[in-house]
Amino acid sequence: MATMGGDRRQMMDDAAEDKFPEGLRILVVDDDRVCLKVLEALLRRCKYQPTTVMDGKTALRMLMAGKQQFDLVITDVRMPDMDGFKLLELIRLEMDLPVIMISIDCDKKVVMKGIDHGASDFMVKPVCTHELKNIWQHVQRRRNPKAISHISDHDNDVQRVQPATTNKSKYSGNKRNGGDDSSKNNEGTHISAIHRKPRMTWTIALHNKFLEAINRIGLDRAVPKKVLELMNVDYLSRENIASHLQKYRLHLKKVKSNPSGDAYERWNSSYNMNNKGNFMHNHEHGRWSVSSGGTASWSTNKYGSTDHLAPPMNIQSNFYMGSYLHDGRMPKYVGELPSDARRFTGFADPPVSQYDNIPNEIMSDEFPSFNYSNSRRDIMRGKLMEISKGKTPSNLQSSFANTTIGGGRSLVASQVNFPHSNQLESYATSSGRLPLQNEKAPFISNTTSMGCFTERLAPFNMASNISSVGTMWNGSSALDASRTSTNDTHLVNSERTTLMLHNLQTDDFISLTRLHDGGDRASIFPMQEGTLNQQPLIDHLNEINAFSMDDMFSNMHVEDFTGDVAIMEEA
DNA sequence: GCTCTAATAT
DNA sequence: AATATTAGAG
Repeated sequence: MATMGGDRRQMMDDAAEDKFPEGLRILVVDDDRVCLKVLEALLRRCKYQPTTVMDGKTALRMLMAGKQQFDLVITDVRMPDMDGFKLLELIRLEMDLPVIMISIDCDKKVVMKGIDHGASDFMVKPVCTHELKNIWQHVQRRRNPKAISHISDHDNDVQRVQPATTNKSKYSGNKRNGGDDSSKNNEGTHISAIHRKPRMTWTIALHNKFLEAINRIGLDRAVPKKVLELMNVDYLSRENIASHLQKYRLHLKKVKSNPSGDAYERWNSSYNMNNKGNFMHNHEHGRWSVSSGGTASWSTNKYGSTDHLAPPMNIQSNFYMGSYLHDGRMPKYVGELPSDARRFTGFADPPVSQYDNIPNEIMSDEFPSFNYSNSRRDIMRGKLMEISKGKTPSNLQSSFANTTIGGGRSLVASQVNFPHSNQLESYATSSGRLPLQNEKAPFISNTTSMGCFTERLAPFNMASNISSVGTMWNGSSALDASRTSTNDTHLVNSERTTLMLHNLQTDDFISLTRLHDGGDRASIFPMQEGTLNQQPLIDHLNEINAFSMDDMFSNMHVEDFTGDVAIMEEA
């Protein structure tokens, strides 16, 4: 099929062919206008082709939009909004592009941090022509992987397996940005921002589906291929399943070795061990109990950790309610919550995905059909995956195809726009600190998780809408004595919950959240049952203030966040 | 040549 | 930590 998923990232001007490194397209990011100008001039002097922007967000937008191709990025470290490290991280996640950091700060730690995070180079201001002259080497290096493996080859620790033959994996099909092309890109070609393959995200819904498949097949006989078939989610690959299965088995093993783990541990032996202290209604016990927040349990069933999974009696789907508000108005829309653990560094953290940081306009730019509707997002995810796999995106409708597993329709709660004040509240992280490098959460937050719906699914039928109960949570749990700080206490009170739910059910909720694909299936029943503890707002604010809210939210006011969350991002 | 899975990379 | 890739073996 001649689809060329690969062709997308094509070509660059043949014009520059011979003159490399002349004309190397460099994106320069610095909030300091003067520095920016100076850098620009210097780069020009070196015959490069600089493009300057004053903030990371814009830089990212440009990179992601792909309207312009770049070969290298030079970014200042200290910048409001999104600092160089965050930018670096996001770039690294999404594309293969050398990033050079510059800073006035020559503190070893800072430099180290930059390098450790993948910066190709770190320069101290003021930068001079001399230093810029050879930055093309970083571009060249990417083009020639051997250059790197050579270096490591010197170590007799022949551990690293990065032989030049790498490009010939059996999976050549979905190979990361077609490593073999590199050989043909030879001389004089721009490397340009080559997007990485999108990462798939195991949402709780997907995980549940995965579990369902495993249960049907039987843990022993469950192999990637079978699971894949059963799950019937078009954008998943066997490799995706294999990876997840590996992780799952590892988890089971762990649980098995520690069968006496306390309830807390059990519940949290899930996707995200970081989420603590969230409430979840546990039907099993008929009352509110602590559970891992925003994450799904690995279905450690009530039969304990056995070699074979018993029917999933405790599968829980969690949905959250995102937030950002609009004059205290109600949800502009609701959508499914990418309840994926990685998106939450803590219960109240905004869901973070590589693309969460990218303004919707970018998505819109790239994908005309992209809009805020939740289902739409899921579809886009599928499309992106397909594209990344070199497939011709199937028609959107296919994304809604029912799976063989369940047919029930359901309502999925999720992202809601919240009143402004909530932004702050919801930003406290369970760890009481700002999202760090690894927690990609620069200016993100189109959405903030405000609470969660939990749902219990009937055994063997994840698609059915049985006994589902939703509630907002408040992270402060009396049951969770292990929590170390109060930072994970979130501002979600029952009144709001009520209000939200009310609106959800009377507004666009239904029409917007009906999912038929591998998406989450759940019906929501607003319940006041758990009037979780309510810590005074002021407490929360105080805690939050300690985190330098400016950094975290400076962006939130820039535009109207939609609360949409892209799950996958393209490569 | 395809699949699985442990090991490793990112 | 979560996913992706690779290496080897079947």
